[in-house]
Amino acid sequence: MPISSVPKRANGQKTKARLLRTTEKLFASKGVAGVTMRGITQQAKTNLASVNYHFGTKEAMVLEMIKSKIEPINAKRRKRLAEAKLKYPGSPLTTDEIFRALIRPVGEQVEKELKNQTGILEIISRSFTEPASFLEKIHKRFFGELSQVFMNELKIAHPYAKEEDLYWNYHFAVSSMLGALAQHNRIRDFSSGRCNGNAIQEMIERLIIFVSQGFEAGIKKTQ
Amino acid sequence: MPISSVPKRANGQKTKARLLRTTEKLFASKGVAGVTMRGITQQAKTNLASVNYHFGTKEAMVLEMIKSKIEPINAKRRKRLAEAKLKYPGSPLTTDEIFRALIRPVGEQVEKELKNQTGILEIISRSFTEPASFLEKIHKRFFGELSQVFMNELKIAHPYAKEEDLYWNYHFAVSSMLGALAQHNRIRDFSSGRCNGNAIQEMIERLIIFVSQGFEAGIKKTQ
DNA sequence: TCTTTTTTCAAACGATCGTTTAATTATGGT
DNA sequence: ACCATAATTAAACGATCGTTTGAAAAAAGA
Repeated sequence: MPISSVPKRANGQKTKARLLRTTEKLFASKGVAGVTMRGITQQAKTNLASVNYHFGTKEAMVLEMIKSKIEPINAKRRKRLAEAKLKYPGSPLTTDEIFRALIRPVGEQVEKELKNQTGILEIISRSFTEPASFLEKIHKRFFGELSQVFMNELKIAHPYAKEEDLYWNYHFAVSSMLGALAQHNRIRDFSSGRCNGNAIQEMIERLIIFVSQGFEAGIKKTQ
Repeated sequence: MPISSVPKRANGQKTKARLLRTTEKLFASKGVAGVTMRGITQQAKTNLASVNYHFGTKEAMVLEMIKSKIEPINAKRRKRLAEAKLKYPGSPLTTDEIFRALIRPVGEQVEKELKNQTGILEIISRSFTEPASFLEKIHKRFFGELSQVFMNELKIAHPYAKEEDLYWNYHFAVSSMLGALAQHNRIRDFSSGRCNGNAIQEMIERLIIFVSQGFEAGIKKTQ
């Protein structure tokens, strides 16, 4: 059973891709629980057993879908960080340059997906509202080493700050980013229509300011 | 079937309370999905049907449990806000005074529960990792009007700020608070043990600074 | 073409879930 | 003590879930 081997036939790949796309749509609108084997295979016009054939388990399929959405963003994050460092070689980055590299790629991905019905934002939202064990897998798999890279950069940018302060406030910054993105569609109701959660670019730029200044205030205690 | 009527017998109240306490423990450790009728009634040493008898549905029981945990905190929040206003009558509150009233009561509740195995922090965490429909119910029911109260205070404190800015950054502040509280146990791993997610008071005070300064930076654009 | 491998398919499996029913027991008011 | 009501109980119901099976169909290599 070539579940994890590289398929060599064409048709198998097509239904596999079709399953991933359908998973994305269903996950975005209803989360893991909403992704039922029967619902997915029906919408993807394939057989119930094809999910287990191509992915092993349902969870593996969902994780692969999430991976395909997040990894390009993470690659862009690293690239932006590297580019920013190249601009003024030798001198440390500013706080908001670092968080721009972390947050903007999300916004750009959202803009790219504007024509689609679903996108990364819904994936992030739904990922937040999942059983803890699932959420933990996502975090360790897709945020683990990336966080270390950004933490290192923050350490360089604030050489005299206490490590403890840096960790705490980076944790706040990431929690804020994820929380705000996950709940982006709540602001419309809450503000009685005054603010629009779909004005993504505006939200992203505001978020960068909020997070950067919160971060700096948190480490300024010492020094 | 007096499902929603006021019970008049003593024993019924006891199993009802026992069910609520057991729901709290199970929900805190495994979320709504982990709260199974059979698991709960077994641990509460009562019959499977007693949940439906006393609460109507499982979800109604969980929501009542959450209500019993959050409403005391919300009451304290209002009280603190009122007390702060009394201190310097006529003059507006500072940003961090407002957010102190919003955030500190959570920390104090956590401290009160230190002896228990579970508490409000786990409830909040688990509430975040729930199906969106459930999360929405919680938000509208327990955060709706409270948010309006705090928004009003922020408007008074920043009379020249654009309403739009206030809404956006309050939204960020609340998302940050909930996100940080929900993920409080992730910081230990992430910081390789340097920071302790259970040092609640420290986290709360740091969070107030982070959120207040992020908020102020976000509305300072105008003016 | 024949053979081998990959892919699809219908059907069933075993488990778990929340809810309902109907009978029984316990309780409190009169 | 009687009786209406509140509370508990065992058992079944109906639905849905992810996974497995074994055979048929499709595709690729020889």
